[in-house]
Amino acid sequence: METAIDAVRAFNRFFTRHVGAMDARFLGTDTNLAEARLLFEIARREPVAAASLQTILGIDRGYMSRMVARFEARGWIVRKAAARDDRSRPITLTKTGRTLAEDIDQRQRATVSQSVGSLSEMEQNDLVRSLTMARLLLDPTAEDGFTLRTARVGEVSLVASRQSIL
Amino acid sequence: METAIDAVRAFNRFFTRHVGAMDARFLGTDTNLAEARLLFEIARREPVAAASLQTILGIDRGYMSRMVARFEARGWIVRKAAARDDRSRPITLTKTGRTLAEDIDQRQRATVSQSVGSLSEMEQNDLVRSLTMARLLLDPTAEDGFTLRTARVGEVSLVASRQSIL
DNA sequence: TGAGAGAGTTGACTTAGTCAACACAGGAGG
DNA sequence: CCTCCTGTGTTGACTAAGTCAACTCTCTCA
Repeated sequence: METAIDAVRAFNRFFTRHVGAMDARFLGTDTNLAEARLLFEIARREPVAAASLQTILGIDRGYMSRMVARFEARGWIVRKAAARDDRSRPITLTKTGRTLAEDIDQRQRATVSQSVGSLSEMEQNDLVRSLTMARLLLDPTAEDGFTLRTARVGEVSLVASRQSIL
Repeated sequence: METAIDAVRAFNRFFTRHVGAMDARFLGTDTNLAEARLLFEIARREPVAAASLQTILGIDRGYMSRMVARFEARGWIVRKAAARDDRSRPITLTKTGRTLAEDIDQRQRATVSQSVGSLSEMEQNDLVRSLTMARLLLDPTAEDGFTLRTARVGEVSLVASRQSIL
């Protein structure tokens, strides 16, 4: 148990630096990590209400409102009331926004692929397994096609429960 | 390769939320996550120069100077010039500071143990293995008693290279 | 129909973080 | 002994990030 706590904490420290480095990569571009993440979530869920983005990203209402306004001003998104309900105006990407989102997506892939590219295929497999397993163990709400199944003594194996993306 | 990239990115997203949640736990206390981390690094390295804390934590000089001044004002640390060199005044904890550091450390342990405690011992072992392996694979500079050794086809095993903390 | 809930907006504010100019001590070379 | 250079820390001035509460609007439902 103590060991587990230490391992988690060592990892926390490492990963905080890791994320900081990722964020720094956005310096000089016209988005930062938070905005990229928001754009990403919009892209994968559009049309989507600001409120659900708030809960997904854990962002304050006021702050979200301003970010969304900024995105709108830059022409990345539009907001259209759903028929018959004017309380919320779900967000959708414009052509420009979609292009940008794809572009950022590409650049993120490239960045990650740099840190992963130096690993052998075998190591990459282990990395995927490790990260996915850790995530599922730590996040009780995770639900993305995998389950953990106890298969062998002393080991928990990772099993794709629907069609695998692994 | 694509799979690895996706897995890393999914993990990044998950972990960003995870860290955000950790940070929020400090609400209402008299420190935040950044300060706790700084205190932690001081505690494990004292006496330590501000400059090395800067590089360790990736924090700006000016900002570090202010944080340190704050710590000093709160009576958590003192700064004493090393004999014969007045360029830098290494930081050491006061009694109060040490007590606080230990207290925070305890609370962090408790928090982590909550998320880990619901796991079986087997799962905990897997978590430790997963996180440690992921960290070593992603961080080429990690050097904390483990090395990765390719042992079996399709798998990289984790080996303690000195006396194990595992 | 009117109370309430939920979505979003806005102003006022606090905290975090950045940047550049500066001061100051010590080391190295003339 | 001077002077230049380097590294360490400090400070002021700023920008960006994030928080909070008050308010508006629209719809729902008793």
